[in-house]
Amino acid sequence: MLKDAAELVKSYPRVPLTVDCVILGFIDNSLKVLLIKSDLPLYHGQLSLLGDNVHAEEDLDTAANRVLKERTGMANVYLEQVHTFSKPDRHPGGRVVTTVYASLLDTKHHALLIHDNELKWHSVNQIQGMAFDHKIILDFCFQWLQKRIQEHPLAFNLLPVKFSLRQLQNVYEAILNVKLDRRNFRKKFAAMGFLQDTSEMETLVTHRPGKLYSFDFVSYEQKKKNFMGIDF
Amino acid sequence: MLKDAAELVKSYPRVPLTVDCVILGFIDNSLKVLLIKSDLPLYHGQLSLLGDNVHAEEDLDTAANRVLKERTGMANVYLEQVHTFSKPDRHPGGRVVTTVYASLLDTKHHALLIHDNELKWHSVNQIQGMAFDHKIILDFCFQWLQKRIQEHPLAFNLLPVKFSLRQLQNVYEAILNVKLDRRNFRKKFAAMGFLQDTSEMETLVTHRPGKLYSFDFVSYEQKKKNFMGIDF
DNA sequence: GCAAAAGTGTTGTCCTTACACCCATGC
DNA sequence: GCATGGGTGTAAGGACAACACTTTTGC
Repeated sequence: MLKDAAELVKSYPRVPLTVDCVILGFIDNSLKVLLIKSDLPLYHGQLSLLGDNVHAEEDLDTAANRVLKERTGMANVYLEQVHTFSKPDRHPGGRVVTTVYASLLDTKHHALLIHDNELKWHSVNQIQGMAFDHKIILDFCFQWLQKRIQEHPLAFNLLPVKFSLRQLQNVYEAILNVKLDRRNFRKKFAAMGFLQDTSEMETLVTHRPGKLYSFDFVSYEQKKKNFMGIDF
Repeated sequence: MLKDAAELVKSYPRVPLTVDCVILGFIDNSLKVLLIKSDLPLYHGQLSLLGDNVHAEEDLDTAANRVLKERTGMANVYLEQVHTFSKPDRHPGGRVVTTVYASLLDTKHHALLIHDNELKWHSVNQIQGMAFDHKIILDFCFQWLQKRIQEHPLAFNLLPVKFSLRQLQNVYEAILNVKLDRRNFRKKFAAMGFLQDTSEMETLVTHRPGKLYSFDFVSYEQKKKNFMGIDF
């Protein structure tokens, strides 16, 4: 019976699979994405997401983590599957289906260890052309992030373990493109109860230093709600 | 240069791709899913999602729509990509990567035209074993639906074009597994302003008939908000 | 007239918003 | 001492939750 199953699978057309990582970080109060110059002569000089083909017996999560490691040297980074893109003409070399992962990381904590293909941070809102359909993918991920960051504590993956409330607010303001009231923002997060006071302060600032907090993931996991109400 | 790209793609391992459709409907105040008996002898008698391999130059959305049409006879159904599953051992016949789509439809309006493989509706919360990793996939889609229905007007895809407020409330109560106050529910939807009074009434009910409403998708698209607030 | 569900309003509570003053630090 | 941003409280308005009675229909 296993043979039946194997026969069946053998009859299926086979498709080259890739993963692409949209690696987001936060520098100078703006959202950045790690991009390389494309390997392909066809896209010479154009910017490209960090991607690679999926190995023979590798699952997609593993492949995404591997790509991240190979391209940047970073490990232990927050990664989430976003969407699979499959337009038959999205790759000039023939049909390639790609599953896209978003990676959010603290640029201070995870230093770039590799600089092949001119790997660099680019401001998300200033990117013009990109290779393949990567601009479409990037835009998709940005919208995904805007939605996701409002309902999930993703912002903390973009910040150091210890951060000030101002840094946190900067993340939300930059990503959601809104201005928030500093006092209400503070109250909101205080009420949630997920911020731990580290009893440390900012240093190297030219004004009154703020307290540094850390996010209590454990208590978040325990307290997070289920039914939130119908709202659209 | 196109040759370079084609050479590159040629070097990638190739993987059989499938789509699986989690086709959800609402009957007798409970959420149902359309399942078949598996084709594979190995899974003889076990329930399976509606899936098929992806054709050579077909994109995934197209494949999902095709599967739906082939298996049920239905077209023009709400379909959304949910996730791609890729564990190397998820299929007994060897590696198969599957992209899962959720389909929400009105069981009254879309009659089943095909009954191959004992295609039937099953109550989502009473399903025991399934072929492959399909139970995991179904659970994933159910959680996806619970979240998604609270922030997107998906419920209307499960109902006839004209529906009573009671029917609408039943959808939310069944899917979210909560009891809602009838008066507050009514007020909430009245305040949204997306329900159009059709000036028709329920018929064939053994009690006072309720008004029938339709959902105004156009005004929803115009009015839907962007920034909703940070809430997790 | 009885059963069953539709339709309707009010009140209290909580959450959200708007807004202004003093404080700590670097220069 | 001045510039910069940190830290705090309060009042008004809006959203949400809790709750009971009357109405319409089928039988």
